[in-house]
Amino acid sequence: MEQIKKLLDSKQIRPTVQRMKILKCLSEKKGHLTVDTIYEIIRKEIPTMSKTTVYNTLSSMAEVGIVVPIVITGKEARYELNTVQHHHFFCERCAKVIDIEVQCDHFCKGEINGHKINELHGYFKGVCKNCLTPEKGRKL
Amino acid sequence: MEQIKKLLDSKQIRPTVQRMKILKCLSEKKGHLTVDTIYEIIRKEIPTMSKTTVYNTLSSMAEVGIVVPIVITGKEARYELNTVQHHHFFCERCAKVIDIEVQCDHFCKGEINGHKINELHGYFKGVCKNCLTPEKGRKL
DNA sequence: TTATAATTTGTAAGCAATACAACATTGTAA
DNA sequence: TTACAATGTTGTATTGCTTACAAATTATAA
Ligand SMILES: [Mn+2]
Ligand SMILES: [Mn+2]
Ligand SMILES: [Zn+2]
Ligand SMILES: [Zn+2]
Repeated sequence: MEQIKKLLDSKQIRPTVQRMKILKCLSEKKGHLTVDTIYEIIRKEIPTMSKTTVYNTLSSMAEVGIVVPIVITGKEARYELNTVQHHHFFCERCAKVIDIEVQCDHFCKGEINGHKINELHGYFKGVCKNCLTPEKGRKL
Repeated sequence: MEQIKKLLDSKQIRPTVQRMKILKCLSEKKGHLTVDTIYEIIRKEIPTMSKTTVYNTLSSMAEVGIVVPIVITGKEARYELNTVQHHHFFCERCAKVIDIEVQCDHFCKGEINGHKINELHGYFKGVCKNCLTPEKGRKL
């Protein structure tokens, strides 16, 4: 919580209640949250919370690199705190997003075929371990 | 053109005029086309063409693996013919999508951390070679 | 040809995301 | 403290991509 405030200070973003809550969500729930999920969680504590604020906050946070948007399905964006580079696994059955630690050579380069790289995104689609197990799976 | 018909036959999809045109678009323009782009191109020849048909066709083609949807921006999907595995580079300045040949170890595996892999997607975001060159760039 | 199935079309509806202006809060300077 | 500007939040309207659905058209089979 104090961490979050420091994070915002470092980027010269005023730590408002709404912004803090949004980041707290991402840090506690360990990311990959949709805007609506964040909105619904916070609304329980702050009934006046506006979804627009969630959108605005995440946009500005993404611009300064505090959070990163994850676009996989094309339906809705997800967000997570910007930590170390990693890939994602999207389960086509339960729609869960799972972190995949993977060292990709192209990370460091910063350039490929003459094109300047700012971001790198990698993700797999398939069926997650949990959904593969007959006893435990069949969540959907 | 005859190639395309064979492709559809192999998947037992009837090669209608609309379906052929859509695939011809993707093969001639070398992919990465939005639904709307395809729709506008074909509409010049077939004024009655429906955008719904473009959506329906691309969806069913994607299901059988003839085309693959490319989701990068979260705004609109793009499509390309399913060829060899490759990554993409998205230029944040001119919005162009460029093929990147890259051999990723995780292709073949078919599995990672116990999760079954069906698809792999990788893309870079940044500024393309063309937009980097001052004389030639500044397209936007 | 006639019946039946598959495909296409046009419109309505869904829904994430953005635009925008009113309202509220905070910071700054008298 | 008060006044005022700057910043942040909220609610609603609007946009734009995508899907749902039923009518119309076309292809296939009898
Ligand atoms: Mn992650
Ligand atoms: Mn490509
Ligand atoms: Zn799963
Ligand atoms: Zn470019």
